[in-house]
Amino acid sequence: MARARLQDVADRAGVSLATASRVLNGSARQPGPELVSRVRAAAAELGYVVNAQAQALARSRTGLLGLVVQDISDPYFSSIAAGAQAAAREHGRMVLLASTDRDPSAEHDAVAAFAAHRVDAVVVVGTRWSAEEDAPVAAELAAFEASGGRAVVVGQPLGPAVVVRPPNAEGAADLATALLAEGHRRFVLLSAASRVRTAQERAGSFAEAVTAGGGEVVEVVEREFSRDGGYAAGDRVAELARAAVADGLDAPCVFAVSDVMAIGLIARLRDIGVGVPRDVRVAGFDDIPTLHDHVPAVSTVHIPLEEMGRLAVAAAVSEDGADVGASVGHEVVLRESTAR
Amino acid sequence: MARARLQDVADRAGVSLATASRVLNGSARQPGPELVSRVRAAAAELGYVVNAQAQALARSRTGLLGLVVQDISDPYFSSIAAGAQAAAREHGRMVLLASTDRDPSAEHDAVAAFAAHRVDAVVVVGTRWSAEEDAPVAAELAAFEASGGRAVVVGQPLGPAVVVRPPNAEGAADLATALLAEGHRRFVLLSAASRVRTAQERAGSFAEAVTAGGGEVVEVVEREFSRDGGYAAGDRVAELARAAVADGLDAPCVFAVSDVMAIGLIARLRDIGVGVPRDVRVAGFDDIPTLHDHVPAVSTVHIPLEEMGRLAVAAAVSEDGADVGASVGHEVVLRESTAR
DNA sequence: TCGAGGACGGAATGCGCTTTCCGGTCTCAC
DNA sequence: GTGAGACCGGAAAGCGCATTCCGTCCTCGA
Repeated sequence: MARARLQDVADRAGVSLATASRVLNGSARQPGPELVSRVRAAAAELGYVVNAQAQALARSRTGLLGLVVQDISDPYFSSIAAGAQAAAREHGRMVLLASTDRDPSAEHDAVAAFAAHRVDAVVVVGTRWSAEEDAPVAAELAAFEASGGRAVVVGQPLGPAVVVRPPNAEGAADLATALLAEGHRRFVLLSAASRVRTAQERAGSFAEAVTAGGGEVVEVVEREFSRDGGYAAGDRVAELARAAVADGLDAPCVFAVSDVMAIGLIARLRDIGVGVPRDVRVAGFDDIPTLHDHVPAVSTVHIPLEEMGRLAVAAAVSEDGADVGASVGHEVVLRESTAR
Repeated sequence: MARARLQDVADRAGVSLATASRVLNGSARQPGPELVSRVRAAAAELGYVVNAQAQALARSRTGLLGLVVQDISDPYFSSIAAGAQAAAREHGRMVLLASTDRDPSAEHDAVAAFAAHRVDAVVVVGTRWSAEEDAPVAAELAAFEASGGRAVVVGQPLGPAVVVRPPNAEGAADLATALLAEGHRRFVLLSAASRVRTAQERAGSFAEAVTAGGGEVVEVVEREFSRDGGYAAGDRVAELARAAVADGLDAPCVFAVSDVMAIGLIARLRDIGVGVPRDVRVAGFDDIPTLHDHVPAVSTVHIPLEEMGRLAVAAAVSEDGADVGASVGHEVVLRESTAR
């Protein structure tokens, strides 16, 4: 039992294919009321469902939106995806999803697959990598735009894509300032490899503001940009805390460049009996939903993740493009984990 | 600058459209090596990208998989989605995503939209609702299957869909048994409205096992099936705890039918100074990733969420269908939150 | 009353690709 | 040497729909 085609509807209604099409699929030109109702009735009786593939081929627009994230199970990305999905629905677009497992080359594959499916636009979410690693996907996006698609990136610039920029530098600087104001002076940076641009932006800006404000970055620890990376940093951070005690210094304040790293770090510290904020102070970045119920409550920079997803989709579906307010706010949130 | 078409490739290679198609798009019949290389070269020079829409129309298979979840930003769903996405990638399928915001009627819309896009299969993830609320989407799925698609549901049966069933009853019963073995006797159920089938399955099975094991369910609290629902239950649970103290009874053990509810509950209890597990014991269900770093560590039933996503996709893409091992394991995990 | 212009339905073309035929060549067994 | 059969490339017929173009009829103004 195959799906009814538009031709079947037209036959049943005793009209031409063209008329049926005009009635059912939002044409500017509407046939007379009598025919309209006949066609609608026939469609209902046959349970007609338009074939979006055929429609896309004929119209050369698919109404599809490609969304590339680095890990859909990570709350950072799933929050952005939720916003993007909701916005897409409001704009009558469907979302094609790809999750790359943080592999830059998988990003390229995903964009290529989206291009094959002739998505109207593609949104790439997540940190950029080194120029070399970004090159293939940048080229792919350039080709995609050249053939009429629109590219949007949430993160750092990539090829010709419109950028929705998380306030990494501003947020990190404000966080540093706030922590300095609280009296912290000795900081540890928990960052990621230099190819992870988001980590670099946050760590760099934080360090700069710390120095400018009279504080000191006593060490930079680089680990994987993930919860487990934070966890892996725990032992080194504990050493630093012990050294501080031995030298009669204030407990160090760790700035983890993402909340998930901060959470991992705190987990390890707890495992080995290092108290937060007693022995070490910890701050993160993003204010992921998970954080709301974390103990201790973690100081961080709030970023409107869902809104960023919405903004990206708005830019992706807008006719002219660049006119979306592609900048978002942020807010430093000091909580228990950095209490002195 | 429009995309090159297959015809352009064929012209450039000096072969027919048919030959170019056979070379580039995985036909069983491969032309001679000379032509193959000519076609490949031409395609590379032109930057040819197949038009998946046209391919789908001609083949009447899209290679698309529709995934319906109730909230992509909820770790339960995003974990399942991650597994589904990974499996889809391995099977060479693309994922169309819809997030319904827990609205049954939005599920219907999503499935209808997927049907319009002629997805090869659709996977619906999440609790079923009342029969009345499920009816529209069930009918939609029936029509979808009748026209050659495959439907899979992760949760409870729905229309003709293949079911990947979370071990709700078994897990809840085992959890009850384990808690009884730990010496707990007085239980409170934190559940959701009866239309939420997952909550009912878990709560019902738990209560049964408790009674059978000589324990007692002293109260059933029904709230929204979410973190905020758990939070909202905090005050009532606190009252029950105080009453227990007043009566000289053991602190009650709350079984929250999902981890997110448990987390919300614990958050509220903390806010009002009720200790877990000191004054109230709390257990959840699912073992969402978030839980790993929660304080106190929460007792729960581990469910292989990613694997369920993978299984669902496996069922969706398999030729014959029902032969996937559509049942998954579970494991009771007792942690600090239920310590006596 | 007559002609111009507009509204309206339908035939036909094409979107880009797959796949079935079809005719021609080549190979091999007898 | 010859016929059967395998193999191979290409022509052409769709897949389901949007849309242009065309012919007809109706309306309205002069």
